[in-house]
Amino acid sequence: MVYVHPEPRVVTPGFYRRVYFVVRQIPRGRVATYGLIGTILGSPRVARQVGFALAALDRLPDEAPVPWHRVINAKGMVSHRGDTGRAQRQIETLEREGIRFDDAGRVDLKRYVWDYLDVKLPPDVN
DNA sequence: CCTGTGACCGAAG
DNA sequence: TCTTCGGCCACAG
Repeated sequence: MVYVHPEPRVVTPGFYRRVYFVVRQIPRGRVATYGLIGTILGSPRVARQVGFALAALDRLPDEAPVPWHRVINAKGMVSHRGDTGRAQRQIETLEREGIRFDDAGRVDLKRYVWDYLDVKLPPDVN
């Protein structure tokens, strides 16, 4: 028996913009996971797409600043994307914002995850 | 129009 | 705790 996901597609054109719209609202001292951003946008299974959207920021220099460093993976770790130097800078930036990492380089998500109580959804999402 | 390129997540074994 | 696997597709050139 196969479970069929009930929700319609949410990763439609303009998805990257919607990701940035939400990520811009993550406050200093808090983090979000890729999956959480997807959940806020209507689907808990588009974490990978969220990662792609943030990676694309390198290619989109005209995009207003997005605090992408506040988005980490579900293990509570910075995704290094093969670039440990960048990851180290991301960790240092987060520490400057008050996030603490343990010896394994992990964040206590229970303590630091954004609760998104006052999140504003992008105009074209309900 | 077609293609290559990407920061992930959670269930199951 | 580890690995495997299916889910997910916009965007620039």
